[in-house]
Amino acid sequence: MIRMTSRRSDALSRERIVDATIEILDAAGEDGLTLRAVTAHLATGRGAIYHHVANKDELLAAAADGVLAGLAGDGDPRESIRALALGIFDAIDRHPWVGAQLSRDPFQPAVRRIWTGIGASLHRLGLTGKARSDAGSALVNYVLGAAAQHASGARQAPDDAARRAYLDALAADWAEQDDDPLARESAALLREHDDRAQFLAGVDIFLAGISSLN
Amino acid sequence: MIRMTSRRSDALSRERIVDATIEILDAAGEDGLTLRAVTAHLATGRGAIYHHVANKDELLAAAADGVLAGLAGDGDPRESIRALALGIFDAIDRHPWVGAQLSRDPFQPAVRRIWTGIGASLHRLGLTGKARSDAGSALVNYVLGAAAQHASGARQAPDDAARRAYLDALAADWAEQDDDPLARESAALLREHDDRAQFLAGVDIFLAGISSLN
DNA sequence: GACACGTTTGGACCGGCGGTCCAATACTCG
DNA sequence: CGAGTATTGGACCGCCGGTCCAAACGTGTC
Repeated sequence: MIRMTSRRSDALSRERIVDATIEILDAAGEDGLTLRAVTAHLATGRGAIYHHVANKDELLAAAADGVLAGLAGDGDPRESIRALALGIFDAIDRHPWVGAQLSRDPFQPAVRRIWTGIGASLHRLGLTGKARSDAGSALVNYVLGAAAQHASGARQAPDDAARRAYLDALAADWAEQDDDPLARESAALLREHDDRAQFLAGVDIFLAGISSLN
Repeated sequence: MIRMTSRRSDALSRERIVDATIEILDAAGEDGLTLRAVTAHLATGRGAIYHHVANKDELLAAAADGVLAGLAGDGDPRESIRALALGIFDAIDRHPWVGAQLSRDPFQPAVRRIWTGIGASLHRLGLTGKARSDAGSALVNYVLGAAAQHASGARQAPDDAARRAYLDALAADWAEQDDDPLARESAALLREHDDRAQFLAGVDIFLAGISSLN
């Protein structure tokens, strides 16, 4: 007879371990996640968790999938793509470590979740064949790229000082191309932009490109 | 008097260290890069390199910037954007570790190089103000996202077996949406696609989106 | 009710990592 | 040629992920 139930009342479980992992990542960031911290948080020994999780990579992938679990979108396909993309962006804003994790492995559950959601919306848009896989690839890669950049930006420059210095330098690079005041203006805009709005503008550029190629 | 020359004939230099780093990364991948490996490759002790490089992160950033150093594009702006994007893609194909590195920190020199190049082309396309920074952000994020996914895909599934299994599963997800044979076809296409061509198709979707919004 | 047996636990242990430190070295300049 | 300094390289530190196994624990049996 196969026994599925635990043999202890205070049993560890994969779910409890993943929840603890998410808490630690949120509190201490990716560098703060150590298996020692996880086991300490669970008040157990380090050998115990290897009965439930293969290694640290699997733990990270499971945590990322947990954070993105609730995402979905119905109704108008364009709106549903926007909603999905914003859902990912906001989740990463709350849990910046997810941004880096999504770039780490294209074959992990969380990334597959994104592909599936975007693929379904594109299908409802009427795309098939190469057009659908090209459009899906473009959108998924844009979303994942923007997510990773936004997340690591937030991690690297939580204070605005370094961020402003960098954007000033970039603005100078751009302005150097010529002396057009308009060029300087667009460079200066980089300093003031709202990441979330800019992210959505990017989604709209891709949606417009998909429509015009169709 | 300020002494700029080295005091030894066989002097270590930042350039020699970065070159050794690139060689090790190409040969052994990101996990194979240890400061111990670098110093062994240079036949020196581990303390020596800290006079030339602050830490491992700086070494990685310098290595990535070295690989992307030669990129540029003149002439027709659209062609120059395609050439720049393909140049990045091909560089990452040769040096997969660059893909992950670019996602790690938006403020590193290599990423700024990409921003500058794309910004210049968009300027020649006649974009200014918000349109230019939105378009730049979208394109940079797409390129970096695709680069990271392509690179880690190559790293995770160098044999085709796991890759095909994953794409089959994704195809099943997509096909599940309905029983349309066309839907199945587009899912099946995922299995056979050429990453490089699909990457370029994404750039073209973006360029079409820019034109139609303009 | 007790006992035997498979499952789960947790802490000791391992090799290897990034980074620091400082005596010894190898050079340049006066 | 000697003084003084920039550079070197190996010992050392604390910490990491992962392995291992004796002890603790529940369950099912008799």
